Amino acid sequence: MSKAKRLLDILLFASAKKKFTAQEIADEFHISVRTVHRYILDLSDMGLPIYAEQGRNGGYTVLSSKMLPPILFTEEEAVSIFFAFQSLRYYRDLPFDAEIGSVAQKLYRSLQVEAKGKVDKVRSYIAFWNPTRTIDTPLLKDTLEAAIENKNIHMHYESKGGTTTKHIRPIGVYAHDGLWYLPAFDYTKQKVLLYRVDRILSIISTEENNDEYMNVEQWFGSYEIKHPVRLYVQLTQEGVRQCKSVPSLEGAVIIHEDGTGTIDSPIDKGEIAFSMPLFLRLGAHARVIEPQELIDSMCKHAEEILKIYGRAN
Amino acid sequence: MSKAKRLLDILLFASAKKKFTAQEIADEFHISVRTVHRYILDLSDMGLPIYAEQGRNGGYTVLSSKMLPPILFTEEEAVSIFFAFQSLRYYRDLPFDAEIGSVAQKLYRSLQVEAKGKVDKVRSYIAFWNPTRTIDTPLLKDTLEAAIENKNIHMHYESKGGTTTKHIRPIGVYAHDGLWYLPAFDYTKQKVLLYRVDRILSIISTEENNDEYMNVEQWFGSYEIKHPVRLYVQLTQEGVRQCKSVPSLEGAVIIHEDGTGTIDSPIDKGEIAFSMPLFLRLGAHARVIEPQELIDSMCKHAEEILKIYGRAN
DNA sequence: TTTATCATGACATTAGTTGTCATGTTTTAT
DNA sequence: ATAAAACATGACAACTAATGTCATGATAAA
Repeated sequence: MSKAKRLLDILLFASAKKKFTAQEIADEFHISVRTVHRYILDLSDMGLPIYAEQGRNGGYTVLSSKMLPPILFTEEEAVSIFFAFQSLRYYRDLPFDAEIGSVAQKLYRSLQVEAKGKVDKVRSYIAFWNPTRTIDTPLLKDTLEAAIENKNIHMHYESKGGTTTKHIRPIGVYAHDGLWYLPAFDYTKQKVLLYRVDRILSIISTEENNDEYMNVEQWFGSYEIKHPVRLYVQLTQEGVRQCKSVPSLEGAVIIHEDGTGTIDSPIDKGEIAFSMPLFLRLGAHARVIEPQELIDSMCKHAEEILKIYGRAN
Repeated sequence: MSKAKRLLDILLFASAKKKFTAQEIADEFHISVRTVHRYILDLSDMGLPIYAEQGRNGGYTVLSSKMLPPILFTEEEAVSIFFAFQSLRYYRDLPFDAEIGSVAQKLYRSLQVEAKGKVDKVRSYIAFWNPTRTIDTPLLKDTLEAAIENKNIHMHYESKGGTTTKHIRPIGVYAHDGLWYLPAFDYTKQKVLLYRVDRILSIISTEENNDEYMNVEQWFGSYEIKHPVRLYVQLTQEGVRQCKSVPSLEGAVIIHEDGTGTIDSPIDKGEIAFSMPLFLRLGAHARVIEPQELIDSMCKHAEEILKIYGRAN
């Protein structure tokens, strides 16, 4: 077996095991201890952060996290990674911030001048715009971690009525329009609710779960309706355009040949309050026919507005 | 010099030069032609797509694009790349689609089982939501290319009034809410306008530019208030909470000791229409005092609502 | 037909790698 | 204090791999 292959095997073995002695490697790969020392010198020269402890109970320790075998990328592939990173640029808080920085550095350094120019151009001529929030989301990383590790959360949360304590089972975390959201099952209210990660004031504790639960992708796909009511709306072209931008309605918009549209879809009763502002904004661009409750709510709101500004009838 | 280093040098030389003879490499690196043949066999075994043409004027040709030297990533760094890719998932049309796929494959294959699990989790528990557009953007790649290469564009464009021909100088391309936009200087109208890439019907021709122009980042930064009007609003606690969630107002909200708040800030006249729906939604939680135009617009809207639903006074 | 290429094999020479042994040093358990 | 378990390093012979030289063949274009 070639030296390169052997070095690679040892690199993988070492970075997986973290702490080991030269003898262990020698036994594992059937080579002499002297050779192991030489190999480790080579790996160290190649940049693997490894250090040795002398004496009894000593041995080698790999500092960094696990390494992948070296990977060959084409220039275009490198550019595509920078392109993807570009899409994260307008987020204020990001997990993997440090890692993304170091990947970018490693790649950029290996590029030839010409390709560096291309990356610079991608960086300055392509953007993924988000509202640049000044809202801090300090608990994003912790929340993500809990979601990924399938852990329940006890947390302090800033609700409409002030600070409350919640006990939830996260489904996942998603970003939209520069904000991070946390769909989760609320044990108190016994249903899935949507939280905003920036409104989480503190995570009190987490607890493991042994069974599998829904993930965000499934959640996006399986919107559960407990108290169905029929939402029936006629839309102008502009109405169609705007409803298409609303996650919960997007799939329900039926577009006619002339560009106008209709929504005729069961929604949960709880969603009425949520969709009211949208139809309020749309005004004549959306004519709600059902449910009556939505119409009443809109009219009440409109009357309130007129009253405040002294135009009440 | 070690064989590995030499092979790497040749890999870089070869993938930069694309076409060459064994003699050229031999001269360049002061090695024998026989060794070059052996090296090329090695590179070919390593997966470099290279082929030879026999006979006079023959030589080697590297098929793929330029290669980067092998890069060592940590597992966490690999995960961060998948995280970034995740943010592109809800876009329908993407440049670098193929490259992103092959990067993902290369990385995923090199991961150990445990890390594969982590990537799978990032993929299923984290999302960057966009309205999943059903609109096709076939010319995205071409438009991007022209923007990156600082080229002017003559194009057929689908405007409100039908198909028109435009002559523009692109500033860049950006994505927002699942759609791609092209801010560009319009030579006919002599000002910067915003185009939608999905409405570009065809690119007729492009022309080089030798001077530098604005890029998207600069353009985002150069937002100026042309017609300032005073926005003066009193907010309840709930009003404060909601205004804090709106990017454009966020910084302008002054919070009082009792939790209520005030907005008193100059905004552009054009923004009135934009902020109307917000204050409409807030109802009694926001009392707009200035500008009158905003109040009128809100009342008009409210009256429209009542009229549509048959509650007009 | 000649020339410029790649392709491959044989073989001596050179360079690099490995194992063995020796000698040190450092740390910890006994 | 001593022994044991670890790393560190050097010397050198034995082994293995890489290289250059030469030879032969194939292919395609001038």
